[in-house]
Parts: sequence; C-alpha cells; structure tokens
Amino acid sequence: MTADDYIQPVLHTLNPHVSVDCVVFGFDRSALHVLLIERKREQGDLRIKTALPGDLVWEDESLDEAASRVLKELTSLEGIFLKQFRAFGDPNRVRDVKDLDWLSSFREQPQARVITIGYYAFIRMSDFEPEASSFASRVFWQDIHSIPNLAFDHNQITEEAIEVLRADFENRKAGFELLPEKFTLSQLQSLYECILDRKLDKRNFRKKVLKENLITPLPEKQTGVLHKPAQLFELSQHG
Amino acid sequence: MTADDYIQPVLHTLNPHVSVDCVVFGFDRSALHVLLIERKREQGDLRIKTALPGDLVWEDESLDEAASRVLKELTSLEGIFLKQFRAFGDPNRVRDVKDLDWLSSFREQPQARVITIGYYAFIRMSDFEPEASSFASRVFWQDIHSIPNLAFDHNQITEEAIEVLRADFENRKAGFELLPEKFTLSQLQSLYECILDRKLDKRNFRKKVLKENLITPLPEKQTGVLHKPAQLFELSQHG
DNA sequence: ACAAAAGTGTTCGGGATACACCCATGC
DNA sequence: GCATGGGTGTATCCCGAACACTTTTGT
Repeated sequence: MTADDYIQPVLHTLNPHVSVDCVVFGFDRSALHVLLIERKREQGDLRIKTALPGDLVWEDESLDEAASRVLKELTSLEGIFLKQFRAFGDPNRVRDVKDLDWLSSFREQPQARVITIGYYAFIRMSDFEPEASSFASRVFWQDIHSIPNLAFDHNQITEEAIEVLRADFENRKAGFELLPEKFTLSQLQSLYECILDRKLDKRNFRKKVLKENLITPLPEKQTGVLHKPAQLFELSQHG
Repeated sequence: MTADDYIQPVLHTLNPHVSVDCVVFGFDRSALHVLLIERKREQGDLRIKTALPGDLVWEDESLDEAASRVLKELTSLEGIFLKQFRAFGDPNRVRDVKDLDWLSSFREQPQARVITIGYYAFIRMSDFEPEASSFASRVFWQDIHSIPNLAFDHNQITEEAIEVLRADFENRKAGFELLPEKFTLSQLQSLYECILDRKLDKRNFRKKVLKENLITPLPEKQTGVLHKPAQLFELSQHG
C-alpha cells in the first residue's frame, strides 16, 4: 500500500471531540502513586483544579501518539510505554458547571462533547522528579489512597486504571517498570503488596518469583543498612 | 447533583469524529460466527462493501447507548449486552481510497478523521434470524475462520474482539449468552472448544464445569436423537 | 446387531498455602 | 548484646492433565 492509496489527511489541527488522559503510576517502596497536574491559569486567579495529564488529540496523530505527546507536554516525561485501557464517553462528562470556567481557560470549544481515551503507564519514582512544563503550573505525585477531587470524571478514570493495573499485573503483563534498577526481594514483595492490596507470605513469595525467572541475582548486596544486607536483583533480559 | 449543575447539551446532532463498531458473536453448535452487514447503495450500483455494524455517535448519547442504537438500526437486534473493548484511532483508518467512495454514500464528511470504539456482544444464533433494516441491504453470519475483506480496519477490530473474547471467557466473565436455553454438556464443551480453539478432555471438562455451579441440571433429557439421550442443563440463576 | 454419542474414576505432578526459626550487620 | 530485617524448608491440599471402557437409544 503506498501513499497514493490514502486521501490527504487534514492539516495539523485539534480534534475538539477526542482527548486522551494518562494515569501514570509510580512506586516509592511503600505506596503506589499517580501523577497529577494543575493547569496554569491567568495571573491572580487562585482557584485551582487538579487533573490527570490529558488533552485533545491532533487530527493527524494516532491515539497512542497523542498520549505520548500530551504526557510529554504536561510533565516532560518522554519515552514511557503507555497502554490504552478504555474509552469514556458519557455525554456530560465535561459538562459539569464546576469544570466549565476552568476548561474555558485552555479550550477553544469548552462546551463541546469530548470522549476521552484512558491510558496508563509506569515509571520509577526515583528516576523522575516531577517538573511542570509550560502548560502546567504544578506536577506532583499523589498516593492512590488519598486522591483529591479531580476535574471531570478523572476520579473514575483513575479508579478504573487501578483495576486494570491489578488485572494486568496478576497476568504478569505489566508493572515491573515501577521497580528501581537494582532491588531486593523485599522491595519486590512490597510492590506486589501495594498493587494487589494484600499481605503475602515471605517464603512463598520468594519461591514463586525465583521460579519464574523474571529476575536475576546480581553479584552485589545492599550496603549501609542496619541489618543483614540483602541480595540485589535486576529484571531478567527479555522480560 | 441536579440538572442545573450541567450546561446545556448540544442539540441532537452527529459527532463526525467518533463512531462505534459492534462485533456480535453467535454460536451454532459447531463454530463461532460474527454478524456482518452490507450497506445499501444507490440503485444499480453493484459494488458491495461488507463491514461490521457501526456508525457515528450522537452528541447527546453515551458510547454504550450509541452501540445499542447502531446495532438496532442496522440489524434489528435489541436489548443485547454490549461490552466496550478498545478504541481504534489510527489517523488513516478511514482514509484508504478503497473505502472513500462507499463511505461517501452515507457520511456527510467522508474524509473526516474518525476514531471508533469497539464493542462486542453475544447472542444465541438460534434465537435470531438476521434481518436487514432500512440502513443495511443485507445482514448475515460469517464463520470467524472465513471473514472476507471488510471496510476500514474492521478486520483488525474483529481480530482483537476475538482475542478479548477468549481472555474474558477464560475468566468466566462472558460468553455463556451464546448457549441455547437448554443445552447438553457436549454442547457446552463444543462452545468452549470453539472459543478457545482447542480440544478439551470430556471427563475433565465435565468435572470442572459441574464443580463450578454455573449450570444446573434440568429434569429433562434430549429426545429424538439416535444415540443415548443426554441430560439437559440450564445456566444457574445469578450466574 | 450396529452406529452414535453419553457417561463415568483414578493416578500423577505442580502450584498455592500455612507456618517458625536462625543469620548477618550496625550501633 | 540487641534491634532489625534477611533468609530458609516441609507438609498439605486442590487443580489440571492423561487416559478407556460401558451404557442407552434409534434404526
């Protein structure tokens, strides 16, 4: 199939009806967090609105490209693997009056009906110091147990992302990106416990993950801890 | 929250950028099928185009509502449970020249970039004689192993629906709607084999499904078969 | 009697669960 | 020497896989 098989795409312009929203998970050895942003407002306007990083898609980019671009624009994060998990299309999802005024400050058609495609991603919190871009006034981590009221239906989107994360994690399809490069088995267990939200038996857990060959021991141990130093591991190649 | 909390929705008008497509599965005791349609064209135009039932969404309906409505308009099927499984947003997905002419016959903005939300559903083939509506010239079942070339990216959408169906079925989240009201264990096994695409052991299969309590024996047996008549079962309540 | 599908039990291996004590280090 | 988390093995149960013969009906 060649370029001649396609009619010309429209020019580089925003689609006012389709957006993407990104639920970015981070893990800091004790709790799961999601990345939230506050949008810049006009000078002097002190009302704040917290939201997931998200925005309209361009007419000539795919949804996956839009998610990567939006995440980069709002948080400076680049090269993150984002996975689509579901579409949200309630006709009133962006029509609550509590959001209108705020929305008007950065959308040309604030009352347009917008469906949004939810994406989730993982990053190592230690590798990333949230940094606001020109489009966001603040970017920060929030523990998933204390998410504030968010814009639109972003609380619902976050909840569903957590559910999908749990399901994918149990199928070993995702989640290991949250670990530091070198980690101990206790840290790994803590990640499992945070995501699955329950305690696991230490001996059984170790037997299981060691048999799976997903992790490889390093010729290295922890240092500077005030107890028996732990063996360090890394993720196996090929995953 | 009252009606005053929402700004007024736009009038009843189509959103030219968002559509839904429905992958409807049927089962006839030996193979899985999907429901396909051919759109009506002008009199005398013999070129045909086969597609999944799907169309643009209205500005004031949810995606779920749109999927139900579109399915009803194109196939007369009503009251079917449809499950969203993913969004498709390649900017060129409706821009192949092979589709343009055909698309022009029923879309006002045939060259608009459209993202679509895929839904899947199950029905008992025995309960449904496909019936073309005023919008479709033909509605028919097609074995999933011999799907013809479809419009746009509908082949890809169908493939992904089958994958999701398999995954959901293995988690017992979906699929039993495909069975007739009364069925034998062999029919149930055949459904499993068609969906999972592999043979199962009869004795192990029976042990497993009987233990799960998802089905209940009826005080009834097959009649008129030229072999030992089988016990009939129905799905358990609450299921 | 024959054809056709229904129906039925046992064995084996692997994975999940439950559970308690000694070890290496820093202070 | 003590506080702190690191590290280890065994017994049990349940589930999934493999496997072959008898039973009931219609013709």
